[in-house]
Amino acid sequence: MDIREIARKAKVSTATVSRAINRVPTVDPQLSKRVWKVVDELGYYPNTQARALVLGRSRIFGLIVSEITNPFFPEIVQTFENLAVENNYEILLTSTVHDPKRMESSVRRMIERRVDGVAILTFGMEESLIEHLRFRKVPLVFVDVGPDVAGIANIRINYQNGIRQAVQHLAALRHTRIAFVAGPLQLKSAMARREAFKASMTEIGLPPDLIVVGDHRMEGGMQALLELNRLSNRPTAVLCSNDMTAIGVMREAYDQNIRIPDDLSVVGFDDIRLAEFTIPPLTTVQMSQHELAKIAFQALLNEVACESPGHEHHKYELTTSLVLRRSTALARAGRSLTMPPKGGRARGSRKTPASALR
Amino acid sequence: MDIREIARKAKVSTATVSRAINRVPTVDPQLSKRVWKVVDELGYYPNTQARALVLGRSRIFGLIVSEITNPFFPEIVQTFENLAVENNYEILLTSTVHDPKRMESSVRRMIERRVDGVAILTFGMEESLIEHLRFRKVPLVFVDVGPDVAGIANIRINYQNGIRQAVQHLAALRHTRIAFVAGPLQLKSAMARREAFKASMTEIGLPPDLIVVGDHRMEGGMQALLELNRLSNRPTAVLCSNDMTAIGVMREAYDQNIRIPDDLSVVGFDDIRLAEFTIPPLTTVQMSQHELAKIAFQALLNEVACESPGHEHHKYELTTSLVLRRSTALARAGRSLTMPPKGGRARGSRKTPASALR
DNA sequence: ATGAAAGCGCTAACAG
DNA sequence: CTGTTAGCGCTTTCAT
Repeated sequence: MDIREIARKAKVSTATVSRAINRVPTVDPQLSKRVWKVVDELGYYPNTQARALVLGRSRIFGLIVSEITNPFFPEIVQTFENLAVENNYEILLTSTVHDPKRMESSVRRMIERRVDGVAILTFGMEESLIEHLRFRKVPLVFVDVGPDVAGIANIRINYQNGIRQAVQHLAALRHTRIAFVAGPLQLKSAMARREAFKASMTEIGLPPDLIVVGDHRMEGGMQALLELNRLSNRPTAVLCSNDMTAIGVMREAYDQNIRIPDDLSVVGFDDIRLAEFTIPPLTTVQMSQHELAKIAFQALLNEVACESPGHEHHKYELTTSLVLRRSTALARAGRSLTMPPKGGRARGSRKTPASALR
Repeated sequence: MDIREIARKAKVSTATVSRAINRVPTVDPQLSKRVWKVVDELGYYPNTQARALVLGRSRIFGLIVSEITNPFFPEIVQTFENLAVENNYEILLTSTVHDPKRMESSVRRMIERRVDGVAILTFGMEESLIEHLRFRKVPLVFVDVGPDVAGIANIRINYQNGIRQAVQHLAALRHTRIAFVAGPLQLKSAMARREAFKASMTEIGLPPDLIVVGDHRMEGGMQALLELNRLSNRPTAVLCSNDMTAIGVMREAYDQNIRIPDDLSVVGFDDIRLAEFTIPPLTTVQMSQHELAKIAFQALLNEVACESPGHEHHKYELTTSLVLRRSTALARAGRSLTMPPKGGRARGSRKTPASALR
């Protein structure tokens, strides 16, 4: 079933069918109605491939994320998809799993499908691949880590803001030994977070020396706490490069009977939905997934609309800020991290969490 | 840049370029090399749209899930995507968020893009939409809930197996007041789980009367425990229709100082990755996301390969089974759910979890 | 306002 | 083994 069949049954030309379907205003209402009637009766759906071929625009956006299984991303994908359907776009999703081969094949596939633009939320990617895209003038939107050239929109993230708040919150709670569990350092975003931590600590005269590196996954968080506990000078608070890491830290703490927040304060980063449901609920730095997705999509839309005339303000920014929940508390003076409580206490009598300070 | 340009520069016909690119064996190695050289030099990527148009096959599969933000699905999407790239397929993802409008638009878009098949993992969908797909002879794969007709593959899930194990595990731990937090009952999968629970309880002579309905999300789990606690005859164990619900239940328990598993045993369903990292780690019924995705993809591949000759065994099955972790324990004789422990105890001295029985 | 026809980039007969 | 050519289904001039 194709446009010709519709034309035949409606006794008009294919051009008219095309016009009617695309709601070209000049077409006679009579004819238009006739066409639509046949279309509905036969259940005709135009072939997007053919349309894309002639139009030269596919109405497909590529979306590259680093790991769809990291709860940070599904929210983004959902928002992105919502916007896509609203705007009659399709989205081609790739979860690279940090695999360079995967990134490469993903870029190739997107070029082959002639996407109208791609949003790269992978926080780190080969220059050469980007070159491929740029070479074909595919509009690009980066988070954090795009080259600073025309035709590429960059969404800068203000990590410093949220991380400073987190550090100062901890310091206000009288923590002085504050550790940081970093993410994989080849990720620019992880690097940026670590630097923000260092700066924030230095700023208030605390040595940023308790840094251990994780992998932005729960396993890495568990491992990290293990390492931290081997230190002679154990931290009383730990700030994590993302929420998954924090969940791992809390899980390991549970295994070791380290109570949170009583014995150890922990702060995450990202504010994934789950953060509200961890035990205890996680104090974390919010980086709105919804906002991020919205900005990324809008940026893409702008890029494709602009079509390269006077380049608009291809700069976007997202800020971060601390959200207080119940995983932080006042540092206990002179208390060693893993020493069991003198007289055991039921959970019911746990110390007031810092959130009571709000 | 198109195939003609390559042909010109390689001094061959477009047909030869096409053959070389598609590795037709009959083409002269000399020419082939010449073609590939030009292709690589110019960075030529064939236009998939045009190819799809003439081939009549898009090499795109649709994947419809109910909520990408439910951690059950990202794993499936990842596996599905892995298989897709391996087999040179693209995937068009839709997360319906249980919105009928969304399902409809998603089906429309998939038809317009001429997908080669679609996997519906949404556990419940309008008949009429399915009819649209069937009408166009789009190969379909369902989980749970497909009509039993030719051209539609069904993946049946054996809920009974895992749920029976869960119920019997709880019963063996001397629980007699076992509650069930169901999912949204318009979902066939949620319905099936509830029925399996009822059957399993009845089987061992326990009344399946403590049933409350949630929404398969964490909020619903919290709400459910609240309801359960209003009952005069409170449960000592609760089986949840999915893991997110269980996480909600545990979170509410935390708020109410109900200790898990000491005061309340909880069992989930799905075995999402997170289940290993909850506090305490969640005993749950496993329904392998990886297997499910593999089966679904393979089924799709079969359907499109078959092309409707002697219909193969378009039946697939996935079984479920209990995995023991630390969220269940022996029922305490005659203990009321929320009564605080007589002499408070530190977490360190908590009761041996059921997992020690393994 | 409508129709005839060219062409988007590719593949596959068919002919040589 | 290679080239010529006719479409795949659609949009869009260009006439009418």
